Amino acid sequence: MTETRVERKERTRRAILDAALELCEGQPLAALSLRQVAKQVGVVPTAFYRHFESIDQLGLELVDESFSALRDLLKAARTFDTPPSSDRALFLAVVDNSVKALVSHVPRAERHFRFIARERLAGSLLVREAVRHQLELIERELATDIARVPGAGRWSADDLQILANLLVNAMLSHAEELALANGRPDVVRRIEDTARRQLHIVLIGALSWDSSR
Amino acid sequence: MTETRVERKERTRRAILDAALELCEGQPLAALSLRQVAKQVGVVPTAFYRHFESIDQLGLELVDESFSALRDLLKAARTFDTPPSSDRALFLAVVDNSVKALVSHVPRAERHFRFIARERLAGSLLVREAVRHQLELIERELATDIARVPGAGRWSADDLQILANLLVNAMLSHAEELALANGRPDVVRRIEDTARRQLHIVLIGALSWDSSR
DNA sequence: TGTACATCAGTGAACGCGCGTTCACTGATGTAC
DNA sequence: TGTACATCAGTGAACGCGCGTTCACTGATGTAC
Repeated sequence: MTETRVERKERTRRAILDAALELCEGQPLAALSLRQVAKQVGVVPTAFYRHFESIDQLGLELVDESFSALRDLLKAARTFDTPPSSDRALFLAVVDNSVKALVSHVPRAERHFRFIARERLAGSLLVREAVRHQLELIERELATDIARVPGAGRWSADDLQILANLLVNAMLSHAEELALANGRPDVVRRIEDTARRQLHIVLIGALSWDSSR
Repeated sequence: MTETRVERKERTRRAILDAALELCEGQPLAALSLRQVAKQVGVVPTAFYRHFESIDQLGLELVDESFSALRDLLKAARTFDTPPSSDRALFLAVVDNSVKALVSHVPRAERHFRFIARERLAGSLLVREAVRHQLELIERELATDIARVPGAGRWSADDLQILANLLVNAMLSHAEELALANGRPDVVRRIEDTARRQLHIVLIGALSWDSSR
């Protein structure tokens, strides 16, 4: 016996998740049928029910996976190889690190990032709310993270939240563009450049901002 | 005779567009069926073909309508009741005017704004590309408009484009939030405040930015 | 190690349903004279 | 103004198809002894 029953089941489950993610490129998850997914996996339609209650439940699983990828990206963005020695260096390192994390992580989980961007607005009620909830958590995490940037002392909690919202929206938009770029080096470079300049502009603006104005 | 044949036809056509727009709240256009739309309008399914070739063609019509609403918003944002007397006053007027235009125009065409946000990522290939094309045009228009803001001389064409992209993305995100708010005054006020602060931060950042850095 | 039984991932037939699209039609509105 | 004909928005029956879901099943894997 080369594979236990449990292993085999997990493999099929994985195949269903992958098939769903692939098939819903270019269309919302809710638009695809259980039969299409089963066909892609190579099992009979009814076998689907051994693993998921419905396409919607499968969707919630994909939301979790996708946000795990997004958190990996954000984690990479705030991990520095060499700790910056000055405030100015930290500022530049934040921009550079974030953009590098974006460009290196999106290709690893391209379909997951597109999934988030798409289902956030077009998913079924259940999936849409799961995505919105996770995005809120991400924004809150990012806000507490930004609070440590030098010069952040003047910002109110509200302003941090608002800044985080601006950054997350911009980042998602770039991730979507990157996923569409399909790895073409010239397009990737252009997006990278856009992301860097936008982040730079926003951070400069934020640093000149004073909550108590 | 109170209504000509042409008028009656136009009325049905309008009813089909409205029905589609209403039914695809909370789901992508491609997910709704011609029969659902016909039922909502109160005609037999086959009557649909007297007005549109397919749901996709109807979608392209809705894209045009939606962007007409978006252009109205942007036009309002750059129309000033009293011309600002100084650069500083112009700066503040731009922020204030833009946010006011956002809050006053989105409720007039709520469903159209949500339509754009949704179909941009989740529409059929045809509809998605139409939306992306229109958004590019909007960004280009905005870029030439920003070029007139005092202090914009230092920005390259590239940077203007990038700034416009950042602003359009943020604005669409707020429009979507506003449409979700369903007119609740406290939520509207919070979004208005977020939009104002984000726009302020971005413009301050942009003004401190120098393309030739 | 061998046997008897339990588990359960995947099968395959069957169901009723809503779908897009075809087609020939109806009857009110419009036009030519 | 009246008549005869044309137009065409909307009708209604019919079609084949893919859908989600039910059910009883099979047979390889796993377990108890």
